[in-house]
Amino acid sequence: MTIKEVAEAAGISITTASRALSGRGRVSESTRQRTIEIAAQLGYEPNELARQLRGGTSSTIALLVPDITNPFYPELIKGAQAVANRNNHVLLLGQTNDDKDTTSLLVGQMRRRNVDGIGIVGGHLLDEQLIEQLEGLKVVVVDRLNDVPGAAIVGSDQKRGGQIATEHLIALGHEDIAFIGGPEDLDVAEQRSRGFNLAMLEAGLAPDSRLSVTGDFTEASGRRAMTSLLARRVHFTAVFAANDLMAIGAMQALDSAGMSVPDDVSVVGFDDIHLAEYVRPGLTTVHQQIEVLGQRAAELLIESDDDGIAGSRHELDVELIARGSTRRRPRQTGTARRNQGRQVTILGSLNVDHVTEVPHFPAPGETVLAESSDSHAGGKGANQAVAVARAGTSARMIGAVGADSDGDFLLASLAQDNIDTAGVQRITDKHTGRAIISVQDDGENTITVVSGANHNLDMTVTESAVASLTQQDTLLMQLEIPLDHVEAAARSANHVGARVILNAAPAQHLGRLLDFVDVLVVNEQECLTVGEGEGVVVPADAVATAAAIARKRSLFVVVTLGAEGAAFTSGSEADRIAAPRVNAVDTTGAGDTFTGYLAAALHEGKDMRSAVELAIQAGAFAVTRRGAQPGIPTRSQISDHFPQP
Amino acid sequence: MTIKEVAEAAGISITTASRALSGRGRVSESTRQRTIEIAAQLGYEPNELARQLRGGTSSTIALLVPDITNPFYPELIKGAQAVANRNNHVLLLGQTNDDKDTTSLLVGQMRRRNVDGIGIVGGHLLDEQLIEQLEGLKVVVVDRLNDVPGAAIVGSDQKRGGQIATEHLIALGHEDIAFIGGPEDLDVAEQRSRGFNLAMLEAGLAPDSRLSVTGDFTEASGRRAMTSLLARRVHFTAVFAANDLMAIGAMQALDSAGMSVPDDVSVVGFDDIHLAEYVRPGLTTVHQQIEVLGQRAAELLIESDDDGIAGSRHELDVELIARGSTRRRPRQTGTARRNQGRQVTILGSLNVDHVTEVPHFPAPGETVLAESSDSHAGGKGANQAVAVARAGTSARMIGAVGADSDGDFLLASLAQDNIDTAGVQRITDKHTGRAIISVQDDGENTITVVSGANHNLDMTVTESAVASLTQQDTLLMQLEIPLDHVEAAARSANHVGARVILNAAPAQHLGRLLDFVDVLVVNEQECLTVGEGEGVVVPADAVATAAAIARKRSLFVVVTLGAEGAAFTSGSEADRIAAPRVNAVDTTGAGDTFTGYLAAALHEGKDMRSAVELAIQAGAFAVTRRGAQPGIPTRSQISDHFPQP
DNA sequence: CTGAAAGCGCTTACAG
DNA sequence: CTGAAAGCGCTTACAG
Repeated sequence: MTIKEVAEAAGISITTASRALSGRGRVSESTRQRTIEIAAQLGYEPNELARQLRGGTSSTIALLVPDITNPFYPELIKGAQAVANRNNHVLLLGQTNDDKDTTSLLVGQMRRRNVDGIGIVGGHLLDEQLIEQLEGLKVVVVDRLNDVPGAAIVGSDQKRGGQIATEHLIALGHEDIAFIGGPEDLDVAEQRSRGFNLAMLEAGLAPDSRLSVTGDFTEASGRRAMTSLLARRVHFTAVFAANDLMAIGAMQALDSAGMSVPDDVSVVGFDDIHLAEYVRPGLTTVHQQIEVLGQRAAELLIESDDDGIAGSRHELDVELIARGSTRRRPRQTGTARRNQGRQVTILGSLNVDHVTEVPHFPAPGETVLAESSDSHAGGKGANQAVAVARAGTSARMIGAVGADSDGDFLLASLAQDNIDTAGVQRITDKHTGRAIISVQDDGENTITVVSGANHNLDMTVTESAVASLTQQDTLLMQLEIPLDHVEAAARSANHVGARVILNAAPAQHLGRLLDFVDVLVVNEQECLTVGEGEGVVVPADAVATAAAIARKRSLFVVVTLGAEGAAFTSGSEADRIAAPRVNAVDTTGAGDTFTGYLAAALHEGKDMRSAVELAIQAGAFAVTRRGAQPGIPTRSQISDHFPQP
Repeated sequence: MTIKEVAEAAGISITTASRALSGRGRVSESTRQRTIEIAAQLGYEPNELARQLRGGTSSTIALLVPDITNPFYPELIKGAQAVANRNNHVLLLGQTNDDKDTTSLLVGQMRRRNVDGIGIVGGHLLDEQLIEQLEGLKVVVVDRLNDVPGAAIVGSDQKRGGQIATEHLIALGHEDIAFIGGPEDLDVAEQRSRGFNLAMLEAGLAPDSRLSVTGDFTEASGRRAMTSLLARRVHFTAVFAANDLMAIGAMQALDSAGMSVPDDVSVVGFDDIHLAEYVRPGLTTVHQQIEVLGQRAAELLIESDDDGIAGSRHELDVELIARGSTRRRPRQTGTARRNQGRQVTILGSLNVDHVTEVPHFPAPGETVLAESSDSHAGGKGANQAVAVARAGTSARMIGAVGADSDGDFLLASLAQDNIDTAGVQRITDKHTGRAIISVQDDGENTITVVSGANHNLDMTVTESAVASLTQQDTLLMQLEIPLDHVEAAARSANHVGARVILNAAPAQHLGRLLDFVDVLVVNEQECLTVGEGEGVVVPADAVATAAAIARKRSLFVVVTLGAEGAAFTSGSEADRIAAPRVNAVDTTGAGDTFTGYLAAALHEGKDMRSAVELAIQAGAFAVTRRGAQPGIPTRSQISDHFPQP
C-alpha cells in the first residue's frame, strides 16, 4: 500500500495526496478529509524509509552503551526511550562491550542509517579513528568525559558525588577509609577519586595509598578489591567504592570474611542503581538521576538545532542516599584495640574428639561394633585456648570449623570459657575437624585426625586476625593447621613485636618459621624431630637438642618431660624443674594445659622459670582428671591443689 | 558523499560503481579494485536508507519489551543484540510498558521502518486490533504464549520449571508450600502455576488455596504477597515465587517480619536473573537461558525464509539452581502422612559412613593424620530402602537418627529418593549412627560401627509403624538395630499377614525370630552363623545349611554367593542362579542392593526365581559403581545394562 | 488549490 | 565487461 494507490483511489495526484496526508502545503479542506479517510480505509502507512531518503531526518536516534546487563544502563535507556517515543522517534540500541572494533562497527551502522544523532554512554575514551568516524554526526556523550569535538555532554557531577560520599563517612566518625576506584583511564572514575581525596584532605585526613585499590566497575572486581584490602592488614572502618556494583561485591567479600556491614565496616557506593535497594543491608550511595540522564541525552539528540547544542554541557546534581550499609564508627574502636593489646591470640585447630570404645581394634577387612562412643571438644588450639582462659587471661581463638552441629558445639563450649570466638571462621563445605579416638578394652588407643575445616581456613581470616596484633600481644600456635598459615602469622606478629609461642605438635621440620618464634614448646619426641630438621639433633637427648636449637635460633625452648617435669633453655645450660607427684588418670590434656598456662604466665609478665613452674603444676593437675578439656584446671584449683610456698 | 561522486571520481558510471562496491554483477577486476580504493579514499559509506528502499530488506530487527529495567530483559536483549551485530543487522528497541497504546504506536513505527521482523517479548496478550496491525510482518514472540497467527515462538519450558522448583522443595521435606503467582492473565505465569500444582499433586500434597497469592512480577508485589501470606496465619515452611523479583521481595518481607530464609522459610524463584546471585542468601531458582532466548529470537527474525519459521516453536530447557535460600524443612510437623498398604516398610539402621583415608592404620598409641575424608549416607536399613525405592516401589523408612546435621543429611538424602521418612525418629541426646571406615593406602579397610541413635530407637515408634501394616504390605529388616525391635515388629507383621523379609546381617543367632520370617536373606558366612544357632549347620556348605534352615523353619532362604550369583531354597533342593559377569569396582553396596531389590520384586508379586534373578542383576550392577548408595541402580538402568530376554 | 516533474541514493533488468 | 534507464516511495520547488 503506497501513496500512489491512495492517490488513485482518491482520484487525485500523488502530490496532492502527500500534501493532504502530511499536512504540509495547501490543499482544500474537502480533499484533505477525503484523502485521509481513504488512506485510513486502505490501511495506508507511509514508508518511513522513502520519507527519510527524501527528507533528510530519520527520526531515529542511536544509543551506544558498553553493557546492557549492567543495571545502570537500562535505567538510562529507559529515559531516552521515553523521550524518543514521545517525539515520534525510534531508538537504535547498540552494545559496544566497551570495545573499539564493535563501537566502530556500530557507529558505521548508525551512520549509514542516517540517524539523527548518536548518544555514546560511558565506557573508555574513543581513539582518533573513532572520533574521525563520528565527524558530521550529531553526538551526545553521556556519563563520561567529552572527547568528541562539537559533541554535547550530559552527566552528573562526579567529583561532587565522590565528595559527598566521603563526607558522609567522615561525618559518621570514620577516619580510616578505604577507596575502591574504577578503571584509572575512565574519566568518571577519576573524578570520583578526586572527590574522595578532596573530602579527605579537607577533613584533615590523609588518604592512605595502602587503602586504595582499583577495580573495573564490576561486582567481581569489587569482591577482589575488598579481599585484597583485607589481606593488607591495614586497619579501616569504612570503604567508598566508586560504583554500586563494586560496593556490592565488597560487601560480599566482607561477609565471606566474617565481617559485618555496617558493624565492622561501613560501605558507600555510587550510582544508586535499583540493586542498591535490594541488597541487604541497603547500600548507602550517591544518587545519580540516571533516567534523567537518558532523557536529556535523547532531547539533545532529537533537537533539530544542531549548532545550538554543539559543545553544550548538561550537568545534573547528585545526592547522598543513606541506607543501612553505613553507621557511626563503632565508639569502642580505640578501646577495643587497646584491649586486644592485652590478649593471648590462639591460632590453631578446633576438633571434636570422637571417642569410641571397641572390644578390639578391627583387623583389616573386619567390622567391629563399638561398645560406646562419646564426643568432646578438642583440638590442640581449642584446648590451649581453654587453658589460657582458665589461667585467667583474656583469650581469643582464631581458626575454622564447619557449618555443622559439631561446629556449633565447639563454639558454644569455647564461649563458656569466655573465649572470644569472633575470629573462628565457619566453612560451609567442610566438616568440623575430628579426631577419631579408638580405645580398646585394655586401655590402648589409636587416634586418627581428620583435619576438615582446620585445613581450609581462609588465609584472609588469619591475616586480618593477626593484623590487629601489637607488641602488647601474645600469639600462641600449634601445627594442626597448615604450616603456611602459622608461618605467615608468626612473621607478621614478630614484625610488630608481639610475643610468638609455638607448640611444635604434631612434630615436623620447621625451617625459617623458627626465625619468627620467641618460645618453642615441645615434648621430647617433638624436640628431636625439630632438632633433626635444624641439623642439630643430639640423639636420644631431647634437652641437649633443645639447647642446640635455642642456640642456633636465639630463642627459648621449653621441653616437657612428662612426669619428670620440664626443662627450659635459651641456648646455654638447660634448667630442669621437677613435677609434683600425682596420681595419673588420663594424660591426654596435660601437654595442652602446660602450653596454655605457660603462654598465659609469660603474657602476664612472669619470668620463664616462674612460668614453667606454674605450667608444670597445671599440667600435673590435668592428669588427675579424665578428659582433655574437663581436666584443665582454673587458677584457683591449682592453688588449692598445690599450696603455694 | 554518494555513489555518484565515487563514480565520477573513478570515471565510471554509477551502475558500475554500484556493482564494484556491492560485489554483485560482473565488473573487471581492475575497475573493481580501483573503485573500492577511491571509495575508501573519499570515505564513502553507502546510504542504507536508499539501499533498503530499493532492495526491500532493511537489516533491522525490532524488539519490544515491557520494561527494560526489569533485569530479565537486558539479558535477553544482550543475546539478540549480539546475533544482530554478527549478522550486520541493527536492533530497534522499544519499551511497551506492557501498554496497548504504546505497543501499537511502537509497532507502527517499526512497520513504517520496514523492519525485517519484530520480536515481542513477554507482557500481556495482544488484542485483536494489535494482532491485525501485525499482519504481514514477521513476528517472533518470546517468553509468552503465541497469540499472533503465523508467528514463531521462543520460550522456556515454563511448566517444567514450575515443576522442578516445587519438586526441589518437596525433596527437602517441605509439605506446606506457599505459592506466589504472576498475573493470572499472563500465560507464562499460568504455566508456572500449573507446574507447581502438578508437582504437588504428584507428591500427594494438596495445594492449599489459602497459601496462594498473586503478584505482578515486581519485587514490590512479592513483598506485599509475602506480607499477606504471613497475615493469614496458615503454616508454611517454603514458598515458590513465579519469578525472581517477587521471590526477592518475599525474602525482604520475611526478613522484615523477623523470619530467617532459609531457616524458617525456604524460597525458590524463577528466571535466574543475575540478581539471584547477588542477594543474600543466594536465591535458589529455575534457570532460564535468557540470553539464548534473545539469540534464538534474533536468529529467527534475521532468517530470510519467512515461511520456514512461521509457526515454529523453540522451547529451551530449564534447570534448577540451588543456592542458599532453600534447605530442609526445619522440623517434622505433626501431619505425618498416612501411609497404608502396598508399601515396603524398612525397619532398620541409618548411618553416616565416615570414610577416612589413612597412610596406614594407627598402631596402638599412635596418631595418624587422615589424608582425606568423606561422608556418605549409609546403614543397611537406609541402603536397602534406597534399593527398594529405586526399584520403583513405594518405600517407607522406620528408624532413628540424632538431632544433628548428620541426621539432617540422611533425611534429605532419603527424601531425594522419595522415601517416606516420617517414621524416622529424631533423638536429641544421641548422635546419628556412624560407620567409621578407615581405608589404608593399599585398599585394605577396617570398619567400626557406632550405633548411636539406631540403638536408641523408641519401641513405641516401631510399634506404631508396624501397627498400620496389612497383608498387602512387606516388612524388610536387618540386624543393625536391637534384636527385640526386630522380633516385635516381625511378630506383629506376621500376625496381620504381611510379608516379613529378614536380612540377617550382621550375623547372629536368631532364636524364635525365625518363626515370624517369610524370607531369610543371608550371605554364606551369615548363613553358617544362623545355621549354627539353629543347630543345623553343614560345615563349609552354606547352601546345604540354607536348605536345612528352610526345612526346619518352613521359610524361604536366599543365599547370596558373591560373583557366583545366589541360591534359594524352601527346604528341598536349592536352585542356583548365576550372576552375569561384570567388572567389579566396589562391592560395598551389592548385598543391600540385592536385598532391597528382592524385597521390591516379591512385593510386586514376582515369583521367587524371577525376584532372585532381578536382585542378582541389581547387585551385579551395583558392584560396577563406586559407593554404596550411589551404586544402587534404578530399574531402567538395569534393563539398559542387562538386555532382558 | 492542484499537478507534472525532479530527485533523494541506491540496485538491477536490459541493451550494447 | 559496461552504461543508460527505470524505479523503490516519498517530498517539494515550480508551474499552472
